[in-house]
Amino acid sequence: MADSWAPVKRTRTFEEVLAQIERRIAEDGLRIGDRLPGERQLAEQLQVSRSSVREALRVLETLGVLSSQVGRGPEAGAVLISRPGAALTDLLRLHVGLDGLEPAELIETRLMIERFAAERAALRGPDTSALSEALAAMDAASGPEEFVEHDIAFHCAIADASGNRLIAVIMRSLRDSVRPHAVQAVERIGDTAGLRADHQRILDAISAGDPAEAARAVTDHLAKTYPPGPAPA
Amino acid sequence: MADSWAPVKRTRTFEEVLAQIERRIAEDGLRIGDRLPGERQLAEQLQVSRSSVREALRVLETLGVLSSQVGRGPEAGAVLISRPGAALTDLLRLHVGLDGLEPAELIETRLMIERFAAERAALRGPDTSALSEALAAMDAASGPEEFVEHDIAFHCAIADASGNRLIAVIMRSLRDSVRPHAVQAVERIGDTAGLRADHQRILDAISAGDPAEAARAVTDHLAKTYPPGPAPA
DNA sequence: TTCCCCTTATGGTCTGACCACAGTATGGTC
DNA sequence: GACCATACTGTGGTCAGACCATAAGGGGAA
Repeated sequence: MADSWAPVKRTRTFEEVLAQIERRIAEDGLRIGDRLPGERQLAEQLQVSRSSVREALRVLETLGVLSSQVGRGPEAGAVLISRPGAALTDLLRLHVGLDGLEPAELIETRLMIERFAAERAALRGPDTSALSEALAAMDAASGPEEFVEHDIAFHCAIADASGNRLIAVIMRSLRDSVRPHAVQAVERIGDTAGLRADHQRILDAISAGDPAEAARAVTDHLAKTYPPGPAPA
Repeated sequence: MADSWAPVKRTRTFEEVLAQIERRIAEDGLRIGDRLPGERQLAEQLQVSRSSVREALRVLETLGVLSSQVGRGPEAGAVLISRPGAALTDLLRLHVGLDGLEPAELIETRLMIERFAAERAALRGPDTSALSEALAAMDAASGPEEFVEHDIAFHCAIADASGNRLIAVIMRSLRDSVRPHAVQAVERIGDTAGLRADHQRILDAISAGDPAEAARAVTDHLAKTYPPGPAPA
């Protein structure tokens, strides 16, 4: 018989703790803002060491569903949250750093998201004040760094306007991950007047409720910012 | 003076360890497959306890860039990897469980990805054997569970065919997260002949290299599977 | 040469202790 | 009675040291 025998998955203690905590969240109907028992109490309940509990809590914190606060009182302890942003940003940064993902893949994903978000934003037609403010801030920017800062705000506002939080959070993580590339791109282009016109065109299309034009405007803008072919190192 | 004073971010030891490890990965040019020093050695080098090192490693493992193996030899120890899939799946599942994300947002994101991936796949025109195989497996499925299994394979194959690993991994995590909903949808529809026709249409469009038709086919298919309006509980 | 056992290095777990922090209770002062 | 400084207590954060299970490698015996 071949050695195709055992799935016998080695289950580490902290993984079991993780599963138990997730089960309790579901069964007890715990919500954002609720608190988990203390580390010592949790360890005693589950009959494991505090180390294992801590490793499980660290995982949950890494995934953005838990926040640990020291001290005492209603604010202290492990509080359930839902902030996937940092987790996604860290994930993308680390995998790009290990060449597990190419920057080109992130940029293409960004194009996909932004085109979709612009369409949705034009259809929903929510207030475009965040977009206008970011545009004005870009005009007042004194350098590439600051310009990119508000550029990110502009494009993330588009994603926010899509009304889809998952798309918005992916968008923000993507932008945070490729921020250095964006700064390089702005420095390479130099003149930001063209970018301003692009942004204005996007804003106008969304304000006018024209999804097709919004998608085209975004596509043209990104094609200009990240030209295909001679990819920068 | 207001209390707008100090960000004074409390930096925990394991976070410092995390930063050091990430710095070493960048500076030493560590690649996928390379090994980190042992936990004890790392603790001594950084002058921290082994617990803090372990918590940092646990974070890296959670983010899918590290795999720990016990024992001895070239395979043992902490090996750098790049498998963001599990991390993304866990992230989505937990946040949905906490109502930090709505299933509708995941489904909409899936529509966005799949439409884009189908377009890209039609443009690239790689081999469609994976799609055909999944289609055949769906025909041979004996129940909703098995049908959904191969349905996931089919749609993930589309994402793979886009040539973008980030899009592919997001796609797979999304499908894994909404698997129960998909099973419910199949059971609600009952007859899978219509779904088969949809899939065949998508496959044909991709094979024919018609991106617009591929996008339309995907959009129609998903609109049928997840009808708007009376959202299931 | 072959096989078995011992060594060794690794991650996994546990225990118990101490620290830093931040509410809370206490008690004294005005 | 109101107010403020102090001590107390419970929380997460960190550490040191021990032991276990695992799996490769080495060495001795058949």
